[in-house]
Amino acid sequence: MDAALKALAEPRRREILRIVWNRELAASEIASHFDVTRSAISQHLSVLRQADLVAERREGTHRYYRARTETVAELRAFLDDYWTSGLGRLRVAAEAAERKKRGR
Amino acid sequence: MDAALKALAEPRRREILRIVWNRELAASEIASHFDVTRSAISQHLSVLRQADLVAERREGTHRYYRARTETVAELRAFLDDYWTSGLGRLRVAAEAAERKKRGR
DNA sequence: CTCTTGCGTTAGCGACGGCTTAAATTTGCG
DNA sequence: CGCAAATTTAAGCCGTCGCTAACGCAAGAG
Repeated sequence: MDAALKALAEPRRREILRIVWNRELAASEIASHFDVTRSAISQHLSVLRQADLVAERREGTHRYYRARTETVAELRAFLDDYWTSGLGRLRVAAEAAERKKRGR
Repeated sequence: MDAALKALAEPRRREILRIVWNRELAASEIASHFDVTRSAISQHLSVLRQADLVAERREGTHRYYRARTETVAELRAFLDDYWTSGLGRLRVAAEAAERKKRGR
């Protein structure tokens, strides 16, 4: 989840994700949408893949990418529950107490 | 929205936001939850404020902060609609055509 | 008005991130 | 095998980021 948020913090990666949201495209096809090098796009794809935001399918020399919409759904759930959850609040309180206990 | 995502990409800022999610706290009280300098927390608060993720209320020498839950709600809506919206897809296609047209 | 308290702000440092260029890797083809 | 195509990986540049230390500033206390 940490990786997904960090990945989406970059505008270009969001754009890439949107491009492959409902269709599968090869790396070079994705790169053709931008004015940066294919290498740069490849690195962005690597980040997106490590965050499970895209899936990669290899076919010959091509590598096709598509968005993993489930991960974005999980992120949505995270935004829904993370702060509002009672467990989360309890954990925060516990950590604060712990920190106070061991001096500061 | 860009600023909000970027702000939330930092774990410590998420923690801060969670701490002031349902209660209003002064800057120093927030800082006491962490092992970093108050200056660092102040800077984080500044980022959160510029992203409209927290609201600031001044009272004497104190500055109280609380989370602006509506902004997180907006972010949720963004995650819901941004990629799946037909308008978004059309825009992407238009941009691609435009780029192809003016060479590259 | 001075002193203290509570925070913000600035300068500077080390780490990280995105980009480019160049080299490496993988796959297909003759 | 030898070569070309698609893409990743490596090295290096430069801007940004989070942090600390030091200073600056507003507001109450005396």
